[in-house]
Amino acid sequence: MQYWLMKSEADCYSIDDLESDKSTLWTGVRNYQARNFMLSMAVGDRVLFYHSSSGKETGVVGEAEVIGISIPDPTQFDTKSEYFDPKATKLKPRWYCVRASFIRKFKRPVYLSKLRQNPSLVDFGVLQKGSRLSVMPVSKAHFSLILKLGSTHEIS
DNA sequence: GCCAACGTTGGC
DNA sequence: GCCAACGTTGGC
Repeated sequence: MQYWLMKSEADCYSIDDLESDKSTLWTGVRNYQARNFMLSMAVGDRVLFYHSSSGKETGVVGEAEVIGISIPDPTQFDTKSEYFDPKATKLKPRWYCVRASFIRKFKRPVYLSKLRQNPSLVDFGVLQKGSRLSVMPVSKAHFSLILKLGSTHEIS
């Protein structure tokens, strides 16, 4: 089993949206490296759900699970979508998406500031300078630690 | 809204 | 294949 982190802007698609939807196609990834990571996902892989660019809520907010491997991202063919890609064709799709299902929303989000405070997370991908990847692998140790941080009631 | 740190595009 | 210009991400 592999572990991942996937980012979404809370205004765009939040952990609450995923909870009410139960599962979602993770569309809109338009970065080759992120796409390649999605292509290597398998059913059962675990995902940290990260809210980016959302002010005080920036951080890991919950956990999801991959329940469907990559398929061509339908939004690349949709001329009305903001993710439409004129260079993509049905025969040669450029972008792919997995299906992820809701597992849990953290009692308390693990904010960026909190992540940075933890010495064990110095090499955590999200904390690397200039990291803009919206999909990235996470080590099992980091994944477990963040789940633990997310299930405490401690005030940070 | 600013801006650093990227990634992508396209002319050559 | 180089690289300048441009676009995007995302923390602040």
